[in-house]
Amino acid sequence: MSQLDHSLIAGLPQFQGMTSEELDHVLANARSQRIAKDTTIFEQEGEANSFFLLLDGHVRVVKSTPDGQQVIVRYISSGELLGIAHALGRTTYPASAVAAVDCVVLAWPSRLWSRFSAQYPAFGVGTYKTVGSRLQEAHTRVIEMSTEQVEQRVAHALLRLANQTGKKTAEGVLIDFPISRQDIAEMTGTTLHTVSRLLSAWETKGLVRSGRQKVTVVEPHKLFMLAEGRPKKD
Amino acid sequence: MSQLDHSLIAGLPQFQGMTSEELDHVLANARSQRIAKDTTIFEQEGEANSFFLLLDGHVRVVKSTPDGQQVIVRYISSGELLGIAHALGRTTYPASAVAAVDCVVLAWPSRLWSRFSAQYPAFGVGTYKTVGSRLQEAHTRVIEMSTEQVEQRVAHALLRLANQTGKKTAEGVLIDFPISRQDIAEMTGTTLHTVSRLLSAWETKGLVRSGRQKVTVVEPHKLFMLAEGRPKKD
DNA sequence: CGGGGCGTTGACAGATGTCAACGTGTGTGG
DNA sequence: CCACACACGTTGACATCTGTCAACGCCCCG
Repeated sequence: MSQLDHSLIAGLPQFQGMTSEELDHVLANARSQRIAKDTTIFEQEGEANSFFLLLDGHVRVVKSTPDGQQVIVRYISSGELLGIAHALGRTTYPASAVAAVDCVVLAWPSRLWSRFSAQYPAFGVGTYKTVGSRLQEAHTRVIEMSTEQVEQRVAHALLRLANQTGKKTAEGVLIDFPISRQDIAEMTGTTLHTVSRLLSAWETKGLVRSGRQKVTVVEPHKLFMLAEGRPKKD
Repeated sequence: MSQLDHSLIAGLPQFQGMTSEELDHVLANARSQRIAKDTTIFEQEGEANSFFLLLDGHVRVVKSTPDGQQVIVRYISSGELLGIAHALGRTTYPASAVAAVDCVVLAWPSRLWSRFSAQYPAFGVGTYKTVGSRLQEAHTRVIEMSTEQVEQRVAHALLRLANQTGKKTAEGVLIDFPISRQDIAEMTGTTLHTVSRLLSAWETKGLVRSGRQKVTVVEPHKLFMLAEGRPKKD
């Protein structure tokens, strides 16, 4: 395994304040791994042998119900940790992770989790902060699912994706990984049919432009209005 | 302020492994407080000046949307921490907490949070474990909201309440604090009308007995069947 | 060039919210 | 101690959102 460079992780909150030697030590225990698009990184219920840092790409975290329905829990962007089952006190992964595009990850054996947390304060603090903010996200989502109609939920979901991973283009903000109607449906608790109808309607109104596995938000502000209030007509 | 007894907190995971002096120190900084039924313990968006341990009673944690709709995030039972905004890296409470019955709580100033975590390993570990398991609960709820019909969600919610706070009676398992149709609706993202209809139907089938602010699960197993599978008729 | 994955659209049905009216029992104040 | 008001619960009628079923078109990629 070739030596990995500090710059890969030096800027991330979890590794803040580490000396050069400490970064070396952390990286010496990591293995870097290329993940082809649509490959599973880890599987729900599988033994949580490793935890990961996404260096490049986008990863879809998916939970499946016993009867086979899938729900997309979140998308992970580069620089984020994933597979942190041990931070939740689990020994198996609570969900599956699939590369949405070709990805590069660093992987550490899970037993290093507690060592890192104990040894490097920033690591412990940073990751628990991550868990905390994911808890808040999850609650936000529960609130949305409880109080909003499908149209508002889909609008919110698109706006979040655009903010987190959006890429400015001439037409607007492009969600920069392939995403299907089915994917959006699994994020918002609806069906691909309803998502398709909504996107078509929005396209007519000029709010978005979308095509095969591709969505661009053209009018974020107007979409936000839709996501929030409930203007009957327009 | 009278001296508080070790036995109040000695058994809880967060205070495991502390010496008698340490427990004294922790309790010396706490103030114990009676909370009358329906009183607000802390308010959403309010400054998180304190964190709490529920010694006795039941507390409803509620989030309100800007337009006034409410969602019950969870019920807290005795022995659990609440108001742990600082564990999430927040300085304001993300939700409101209301006493569902007369309660007793211990309250500590929030600035002691980081001191306790640093000083008492079990406290830090225990509370992060709490956050972790709440994250998993929240995800479970997202999955349910995404994939289940209202009837299944309400059944699941009742079963959870019965498990967490149920009291065995001659008729079955009684949820041992006052809970209205409206409350159940706010837990499951539906309306009091639908909940009322469901409970009436279940009562006819002998699965539950319910009355004013009171629900008893008579046939947990059959209710579970309903919550899981989707038997068309019966 | 062809097949399969993705997307679109219409018709329809069913679950659940909305609106409205009416019980009922619990607690309070006279 | 009784009466009454109000919170909580029930139920029907109806509207509507959104899922289901079905058919079809269009690209991409092999």
